[in-house]
Amino acid sequence: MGRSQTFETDRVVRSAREVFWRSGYESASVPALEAATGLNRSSLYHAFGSKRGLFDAAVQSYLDEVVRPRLRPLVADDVAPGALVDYLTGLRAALARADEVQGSAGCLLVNTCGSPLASDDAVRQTVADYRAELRAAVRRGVAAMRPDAATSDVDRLADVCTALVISAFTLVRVDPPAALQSLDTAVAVLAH
Amino acid sequence: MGRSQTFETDRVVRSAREVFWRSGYESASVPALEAATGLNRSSLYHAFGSKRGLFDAAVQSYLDEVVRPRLRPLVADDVAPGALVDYLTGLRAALARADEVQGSAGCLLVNTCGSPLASDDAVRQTVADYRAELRAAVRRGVAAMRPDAATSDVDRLADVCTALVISAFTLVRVDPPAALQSLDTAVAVLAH
DNA sequence: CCTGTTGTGCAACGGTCGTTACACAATCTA
DNA sequence: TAGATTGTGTAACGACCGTTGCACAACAGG
Repeated sequence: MGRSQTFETDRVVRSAREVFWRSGYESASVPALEAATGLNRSSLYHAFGSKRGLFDAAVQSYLDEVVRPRLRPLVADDVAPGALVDYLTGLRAALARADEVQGSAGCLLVNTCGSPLASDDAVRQTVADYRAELRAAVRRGVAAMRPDAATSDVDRLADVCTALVISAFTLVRVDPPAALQSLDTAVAVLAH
Repeated sequence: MGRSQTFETDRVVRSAREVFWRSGYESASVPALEAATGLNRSSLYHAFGSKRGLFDAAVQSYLDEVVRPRLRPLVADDVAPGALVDYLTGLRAALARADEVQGSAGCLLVNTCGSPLASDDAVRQTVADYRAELRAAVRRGVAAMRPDAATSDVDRLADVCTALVISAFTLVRVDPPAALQSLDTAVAVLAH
């Protein structure tokens, strides 16, 4: 079968993900990706085909290792009443850490919304799916918190909460206090 | 005094603004700016110093000609009770028009949040100020609608409304129905 | 061991980026 | 009108972009 590769794909994708996350797709240069992954362009292109291919792998990795683990308690078979507030406070803590990726760069997928890459149909679909997944998870959290609420109220609360989360992701790079405030408001709305 | 310029600065800035709005700062190429404005690079650089200088002028133009006219009823001396709902429905109508800039590109400033330009302190400040201006206007709208509400409730409603608007701007490029839904939710929250 | 296949390193590709130098045209003041 | 000053056009700059070809190294199967 020939020579076997000397690197772990997951580790490489994770490193590249960090670069895309911080810089955005367009501004993540191939030299920067080489430096972060420790691989030569030759190996990157051989393994992922193109910069875009590496980005797609990074997005999948982001969904699997960053987004979904945090949403897990909200998509479990039975959702705890406080699961949504836990999610919001956990996210708040993550966004407050300016030294970590999430705190300084927000959300990889939300960031691509304003990028030229948002013209790509596949990327659009991915981000739209991500939003729907987030919205569905939040809705389950609301329902668990308010078992007796009317469906329309649950939906409205879910929409509000989801928007507050997306707004926090959007703002965190530019106005961190406003982003945290957004999540605090989500908790306040739920407590009310 | 020397030769006088043959173009109207406002018109040129407006054309450039459209390009930055649609493409984002990084992907708005100088040739594209030349084509849109009808000016040679030489004239652009002479008048604005750099691509960044032209962008700054475009942002000011955006604030003065796009953002503030729409917010005007909310920052007037006396605010009508329905001013905020009018703002939201007007914005909804604008975002629904996919053939217009606003409908297909959202908000010039929100779009820069995810861009590498968001690392620039001046840009960060501009966007943060914009958000604060929007938030203050929305708050006045809420207060006019609910004259007897407690301050904390007005603040919370303002935060929710502002986040729903920002979320709509963020999403409109990727998931237009979700963006419109976000604004509908804002109206619903206020009606409740 | 030999052969075929696959991963890695080096170097260069054509293209585009934002910016600038310089010559010329045009319009001001004196 | 003379001269200084300012706007416009042409052409090129060096730097960087993502991508590719090619030679070589390493491991698979027989």
